[in-house]
Amino acid sequence: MSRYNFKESEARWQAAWDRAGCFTAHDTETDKPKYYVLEMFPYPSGRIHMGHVRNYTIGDVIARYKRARGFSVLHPMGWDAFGLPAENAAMARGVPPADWTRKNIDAMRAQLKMMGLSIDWAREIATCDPSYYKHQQRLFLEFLDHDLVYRRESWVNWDPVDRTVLANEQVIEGKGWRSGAPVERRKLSQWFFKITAFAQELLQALDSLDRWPEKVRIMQKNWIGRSEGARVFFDILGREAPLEIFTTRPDTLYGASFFAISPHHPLAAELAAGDPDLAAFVAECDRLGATEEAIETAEKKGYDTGLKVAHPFVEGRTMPLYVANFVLMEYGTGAIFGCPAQDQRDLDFARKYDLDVIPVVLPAGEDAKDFAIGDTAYVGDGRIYNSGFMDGMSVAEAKKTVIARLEAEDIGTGTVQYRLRDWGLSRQRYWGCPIPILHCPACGPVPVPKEDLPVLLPEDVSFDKPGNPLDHHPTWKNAPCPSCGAAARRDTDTMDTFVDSSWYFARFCCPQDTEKPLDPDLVDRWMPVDQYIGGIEHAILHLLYSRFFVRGLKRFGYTEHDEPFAGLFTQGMVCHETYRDREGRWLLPDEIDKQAGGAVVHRDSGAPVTLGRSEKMSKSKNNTVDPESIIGTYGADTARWFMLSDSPPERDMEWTAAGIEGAWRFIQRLWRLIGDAAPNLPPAGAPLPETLGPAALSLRRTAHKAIDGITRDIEAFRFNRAVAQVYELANALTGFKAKDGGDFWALREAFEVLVRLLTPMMPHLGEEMWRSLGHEALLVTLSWPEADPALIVDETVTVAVQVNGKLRATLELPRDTGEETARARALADPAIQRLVEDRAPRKVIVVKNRIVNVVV
RNA sequence: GCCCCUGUGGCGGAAUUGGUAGACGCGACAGACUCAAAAUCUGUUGUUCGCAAGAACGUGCUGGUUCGAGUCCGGCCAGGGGUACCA
Repeated sequence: MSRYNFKESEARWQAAWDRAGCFTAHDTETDKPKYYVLEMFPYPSGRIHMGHVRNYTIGDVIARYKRARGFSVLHPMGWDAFGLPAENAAMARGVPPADWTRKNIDAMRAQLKMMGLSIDWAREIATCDPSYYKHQQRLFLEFLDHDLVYRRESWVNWDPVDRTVLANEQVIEGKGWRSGAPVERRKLSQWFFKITAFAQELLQALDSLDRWPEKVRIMQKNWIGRSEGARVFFDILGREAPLEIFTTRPDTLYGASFFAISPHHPLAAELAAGDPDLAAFVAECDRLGATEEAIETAEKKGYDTGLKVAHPFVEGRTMPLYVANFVLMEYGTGAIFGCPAQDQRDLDFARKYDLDVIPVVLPAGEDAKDFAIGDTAYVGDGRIYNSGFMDGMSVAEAKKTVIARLEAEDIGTGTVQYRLRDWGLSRQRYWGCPIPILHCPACGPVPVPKEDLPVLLPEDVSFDKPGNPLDHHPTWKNAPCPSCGAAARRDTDTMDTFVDSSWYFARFCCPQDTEKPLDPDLVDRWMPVDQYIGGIEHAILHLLYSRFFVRGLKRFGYTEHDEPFAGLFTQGMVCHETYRDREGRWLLPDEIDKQAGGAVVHRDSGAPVTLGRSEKMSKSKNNTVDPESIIGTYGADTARWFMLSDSPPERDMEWTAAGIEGAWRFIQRLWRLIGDAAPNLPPAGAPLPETLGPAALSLRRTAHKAIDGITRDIEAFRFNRAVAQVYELANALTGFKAKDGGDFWALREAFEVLVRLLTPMMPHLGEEMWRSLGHEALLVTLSWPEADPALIVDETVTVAVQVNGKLRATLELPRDTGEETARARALADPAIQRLVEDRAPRKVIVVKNRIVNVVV
């Protein structure tokens, strides 16, 4: 028996599938239910990594399984091809981003094809292709037409040396990653999608996404962050304009002891103009960085403006107004009042600046006379006191009452506030979809007429000068105003790449349509995506933006659906041990050698190597394993099989050399098993013999239980368990000694079941084994096996017998034995009698087919 | 900081969703085959005590609910993801 030759076999079956057009998605195949499987499309970084292998293996199992279940399947692939890395490569190596990207796409397509994925490659799209982004520009204009895009000023990280805007990840400890110069904050006019217009809808519809992980829905819910509260106007002594604040705790208004505004509040800017110390404080806040994380983890600091705010309900009471580093301009009104007794952050601030702490909520069971706040604010419910007209009310009552009072006096209103902010889409970058807008000195921003699209991204650009190449391109930005004909200039910003990925899934339904972005008939033929698969890191932004975008598409008449993804699965990361040499350099897994005694050394030098814990595969830790080299050494099926083994797909998995070798050995074992058995089997399609011996019957039970179990496991994304059951069936086949015709019949049945169950996971080996069993048809075209219900339940069950909750014996009982009989059998068991002795059981709990617990 | 998730043998993990903890795989050990090795096959393998029968302990820590907790509840600890310009 020769070894399984995966190289020859994998290429041959891939060609056979291709010839037969097995994976073409048919727009007109409407006699079958449709099923749209989609994995998040890759960024074309140059080579696929193990995360891709995991992602696309999972999706391919689902796609192949659903085809076998009789669905008309759409399983496409494309490229998230715009983005920063192409520009970084251009600057580092002088390669034009377009060339770099296209070369990467070609390389990665070839690698993905090696995996034997059941993809309809005719639908391939790349977001950097004008045939894609042309339609995206049109969609942008439709968002604009429907008042879902607007322009306003907002802040960016500015690198004064590179004269460029920096992404948050490019700001390291307040400095530009390339220049090392301290980053400044600048205000630029930018375009925004009005996602907040859908805040309530996006929140509410989460409840309908019952095939999404609960955790993702919770994260989105928290991100949208609906809160009910009040906007209140306060008078600032000696100033005309009142201060507007937002609070979720208007019931604690009597406990207010200070006010704080954001460093970016217009009032802060006005005051800073005449106050150098305040200007310095604002500058210090800016140096913190723009991320929420930096702001929230920084020490809370304030600057007393000297202004006093009047309390609306307490005659003569005034409170200081601070500029504070923890107040966000983007949330609410950029101004708050502080009630230290009932809010921990306010309390910390009050203690630091020695401000009053006036408790206004009395916890149940406390006495108003001696209840005091120490270092912990009281944020729970209770009775309102020290609060004039609200005294004696619950928190909820007080909120209602005070809002009514504020509204009656015309100094505030009850409002709903969302944490969600509008989606800024302008990027001061070259390698992205151009924003189809012209800026005319007379007419202002004017949309490029739809018939003039696409606005092509010029490819003759240079990265020699700092700044955005579009900005200093000699001719590109000059164009006449479509409205008045005057000389205008193009918007030199490009779109956030999240825009590209917010509708690609719909474009896969009609990728060849040159006329319009989307064909409503085809979109509704395939949408929504029935199963979307990708990393948990996209749980909020990408998925929320896509949900927003599809709501826009619905408004413009492109689809009837609100939601892009009916089912979502979030896979875990691929991790690997890390290795460092004595100098602390990270070593590749290929560079080390594990010796028998457990020592780890450098393969070439023999120098000792420190073994680090397992971490996500990354270039920076050098703990990557190259999929192409794995597939070249062991084959695609081995890589796919190991990806699905062991770790549940939603959890992080650990890539190990031992694991991939184990998968390789199993494939060889299957190959030997079928090679040894096949010549002795009855011909394919032989009828079921009239009588079967106990061995044959038992093997049939094992096989049919495997069908039942593996089917459920694939449906539930428990691939690791499906793999375990394939092992169990293979083990049963290994140990089976056929003696008569019935045994051989059962053996053929079990082999056929095994092959058909493993083929979504190892499709090439599946086809090869299917042929060994004497079949001509492509396995990939066959339907999924059905389990015989009579063969999947056992006649007897093992029931555990406990005494006081501890296992003391087991009983073999006929399935569904009655409670009385089970109890009697348990009490009659010698081991139980010995333990119970002559004590009368106080209680006997019987759970049918499971357990008898004797309590003495 | 905030939001979300995860934690079970030497290792990856399983546990019918509150009912026999450790399926299956890896590793290790022992045996068979071999001149030998590799490959393969068979067996053992949570820890401790015991010749054995068996017993005690055991699901990050800690407290609780229950006849019964890996599973439910409270409080911690550790690791990971997100934190709005990485994708």
